[in-house]
Amino acid sequence: MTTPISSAELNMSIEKMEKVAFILKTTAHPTRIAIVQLLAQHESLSVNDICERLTIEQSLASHHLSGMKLKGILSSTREGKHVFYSLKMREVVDVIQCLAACTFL
Amino acid sequence: MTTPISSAELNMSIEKMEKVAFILKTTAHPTRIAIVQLLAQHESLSVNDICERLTIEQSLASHHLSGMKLKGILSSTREGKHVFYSLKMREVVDVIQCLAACTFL
DNA sequence: TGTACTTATGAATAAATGATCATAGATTTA
DNA sequence: TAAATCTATGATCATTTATTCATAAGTACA
Repeated sequence: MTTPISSAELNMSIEKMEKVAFILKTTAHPTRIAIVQLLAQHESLSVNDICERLTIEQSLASHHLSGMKLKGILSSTREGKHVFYSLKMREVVDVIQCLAACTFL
Repeated sequence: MTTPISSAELNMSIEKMEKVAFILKTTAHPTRIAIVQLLAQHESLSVNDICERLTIEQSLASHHLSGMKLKGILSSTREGKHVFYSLKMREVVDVIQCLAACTFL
């Protein structure tokens, strides 16, 4: 299942490593993974939706969501009282699925 | 390029999310990403090899390496004075490559 | 055994992160 | 405008993480 990697692909600049690390770090949290999973199957959800589905506090959800938005993983649009978040960087879904598929985890 | 995900695959237990987060967190560091990249193309390298290639201090390398070993990403064998580390969880290479392939990064 | 070389470990410190609380801001509707 | 609802923000505290330094531990070989 492990994709063969060409040596060309493996050359990565320091800058790129920092960017990759940045995205990994932004994703590396159970709640944030749950948020990504939700948004992978829902196109967009309000903050309240997410709070209820994950049974977490509004403030905590908002902190996670705005952080992920700031870092480019999510986007948001306001519709009246509600703010709807959606996935912007869909690649993080693949990253999560890749590890989730590991049988040994 | 983004793989379509079946809804079945998206159902993930809290426990699994924690495990995935754990691996992501363990990988989410420029130096550790560099180490994974090195070991993706070298089968195994001694601590000194890694220090020199990445121009980092021995102690720092050792901390990163033993941490990644403890968390199941690397393995190591001693041969005389040297300790050789190698990739155990090769999936992390795919994870890194997945993000590295993002043109917007 | 003593020395050189390689790696590991623990302490200490600084910095980043996560959770909670209180409250502010935005929007709708009565 | 006032009240209700939804979301964002800032402060604070506890925890975790990253780095450095000093030194211990393992190995080979003179």
